[in-house]
Amino acid sequence: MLSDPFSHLPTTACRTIDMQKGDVLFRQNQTTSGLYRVVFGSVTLQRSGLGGDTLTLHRAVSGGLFAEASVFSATYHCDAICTEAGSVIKIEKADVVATMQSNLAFSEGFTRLLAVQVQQYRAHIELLAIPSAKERILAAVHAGYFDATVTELATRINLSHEACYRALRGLCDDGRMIRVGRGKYTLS
Amino acid sequence: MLSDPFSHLPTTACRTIDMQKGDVLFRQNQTTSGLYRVVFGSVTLQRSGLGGDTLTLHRAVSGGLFAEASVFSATYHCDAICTEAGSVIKIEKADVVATMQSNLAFSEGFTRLLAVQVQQYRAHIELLAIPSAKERILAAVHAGYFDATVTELATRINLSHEACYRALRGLCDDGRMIRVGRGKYTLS
DNA sequence: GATCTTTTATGATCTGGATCACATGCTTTC
DNA sequence: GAAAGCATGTGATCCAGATCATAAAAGATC
Repeated sequence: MLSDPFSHLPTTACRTIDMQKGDVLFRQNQTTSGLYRVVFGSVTLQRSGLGGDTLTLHRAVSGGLFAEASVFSATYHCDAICTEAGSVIKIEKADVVATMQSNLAFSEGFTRLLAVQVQQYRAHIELLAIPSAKERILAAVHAGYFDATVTELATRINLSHEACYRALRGLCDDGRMIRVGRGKYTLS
Repeated sequence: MLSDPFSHLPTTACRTIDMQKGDVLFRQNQTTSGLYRVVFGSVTLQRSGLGGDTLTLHRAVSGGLFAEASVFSATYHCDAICTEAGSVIKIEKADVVATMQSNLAFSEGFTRLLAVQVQQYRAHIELLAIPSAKERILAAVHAGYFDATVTELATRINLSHEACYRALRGLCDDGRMIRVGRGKYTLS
């Protein structure tokens, strides 16, 4: 049921790539060559607006996939940048396309992956519609978004980092969260 | 390439349903039974928060699909409500699953559909990150979101309808948009 | 270990959008 | 055609979060 669909790919389809913090795996508008799985470390998918402001679309950690939709797109739609050193497995687009056409189990597994993504994005859009900063943060923490820095969380949920720190403190004052250390908070 | 993957389904998989404005096609948390295509009229997918506020996740018009991801989910994640009378074709989940396992062309077409959705949602999240109401509306108009009422647009892009009207007027004052009638605006 | 960068954190100020209030016109319905 | 309901506006007020400024601590770099 939840077995890894990528086990159906030929071994030549995958290539391990080591990465250092700040490394760019691909950039917006580049021709797509494949999708990726994080082995360890972390990668953020981001787009830079016309100003210098960056928007985090997704953050992939160990075991996570990213750029799945690139298989059906000519160019990447965002930048992929390493935020914690580690390694990723690159899966060649051509192999994915070929295997999809020859292997039903792979095809179904890959489709399921995309369906899950669709639901995650819908949930994210719903989260972004929460007007209050405190409630939005609480929802984000419940959804497991707060797995890195406060600053990173802030960019993901459309808040300034100042507002994010303040709201976190407010939640602690309310007794709804607990500060367990510098930059570390948990649900109470 | 862009041919309709659903042409591969058995004829018994589809059923036409007429709908009146306000009709509920399904509700959040109901067991999923299939996905839908709009023949004519329109349907909005929305979630109601704990308060009375509703959030529009998607709006499907003629030719549009909705609830695709339901094929991989046990329950619907939002309400589907008719906003303009018309008809929809309901496609049975069981038939989709069966056809996916027996027909590669269908499977690939369906997967591509989901991939497109993923990219659309990503673009939407990016749009929601635009801080200024005027710029956000402009981006939404460019993306073709403004196909119904101003009120509907407002809920889709996380603005109050008042702010939306005011920003539209501001854009007209700037000469970046033109008011062509009551509730009708176009890019200049 | 000195320097640089990033994250954490808080305070002060300002503003854009939410909210409240209200009027009008267009549809729909009975 | 009267009444109800909804979309379209606009004006007044208020406040939450953006922005600017500053500082300390941690981590990276040399």
